[in-house]
Amino acid sequence: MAISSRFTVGVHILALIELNKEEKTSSEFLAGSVNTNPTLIRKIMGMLKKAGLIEVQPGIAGAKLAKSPSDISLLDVYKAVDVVHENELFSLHENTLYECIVGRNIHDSISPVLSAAQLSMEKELGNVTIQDIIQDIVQKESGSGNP
Amino acid sequence: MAISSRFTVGVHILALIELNKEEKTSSEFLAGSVNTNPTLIRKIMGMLKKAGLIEVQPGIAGAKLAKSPSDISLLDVYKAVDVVHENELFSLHENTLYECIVGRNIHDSISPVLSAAQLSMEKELGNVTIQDIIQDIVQKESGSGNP
DNA sequence: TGACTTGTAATCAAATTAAATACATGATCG
DNA sequence: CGATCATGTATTTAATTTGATTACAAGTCA
Repeated sequence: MAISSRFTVGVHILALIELNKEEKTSSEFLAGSVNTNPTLIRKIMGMLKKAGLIEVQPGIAGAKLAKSPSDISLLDVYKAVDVVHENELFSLHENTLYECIVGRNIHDSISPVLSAAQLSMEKELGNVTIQDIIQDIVQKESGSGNP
Repeated sequence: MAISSRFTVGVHILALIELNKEEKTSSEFLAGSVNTNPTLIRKIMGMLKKAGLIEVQPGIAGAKLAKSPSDISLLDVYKAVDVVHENELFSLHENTLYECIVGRNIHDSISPVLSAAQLSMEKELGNVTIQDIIQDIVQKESGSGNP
């Protein structure tokens, strides 16, 4: 099991839109960079748009960020592309036996722990912004010896 | 997407073995409480045994915990049943375009963030033991008005 | 108008999960 | 010793999910 790549692709899209802001960034161009097809990119862009993270207009190439990259956290992206629902990172077996002390209580006993674990993971994502990712990319690039 | 219920079922199994320690706990009995089939229970028990969390012997009904329940964390169970591999909670799109600044750097730039998020979630699981779950079950039970 | 774009629906193949079945092997007891 | 019950494992099946693909409607603009 793994969390859908829609999330990391979403981050890729946002970072590239910003780094390529002098040019028009089409879904075709993004798809090439991500190495997938433009349909998937448009689907994800639709979700990012709905969440108010980017601005795109039908028929017009060139998406823009709707906010400063330092105001977009990875958690915002994660929520926007809807990869994990609230309290649903972990699966619980349903219809455990009511006649058993564990069966009738395990759900309520373990759920708070699972929630806390999920929230802790999400909190980490909230501490990092698209700007941080962009800066890291640019810094790696400058240190790489590339011209 | 969600993390396999093998994890929460594993916790259920351990808690029930301990709470039922005066009797012999068979995979059949456990399957009834979890509401699944004995085969799945045995598969998970095999993993718990391999990880040194329980003691089971072929042909003999009655599994026992191999350690004190206060020495078994939910993280131990999570690792034992192998639901999420190290650094693989999140998916990354493979073969991003090397000719693009984002394509050639995004993997290395985002991976540390994803690792940190996963580790943070796992750390939370490490803070809770089977004993904590058992206590909570017993406490809920006593507060429920059940005789 | 024609070329290019976004938006969206529908279909398809691959991978994963848990359920189910079958059977070999070990233990126990009459 | 042989019947019964247990664990250990392999295999198959059905359901679900993911991403790839195809198709096409509708917007933009030279």
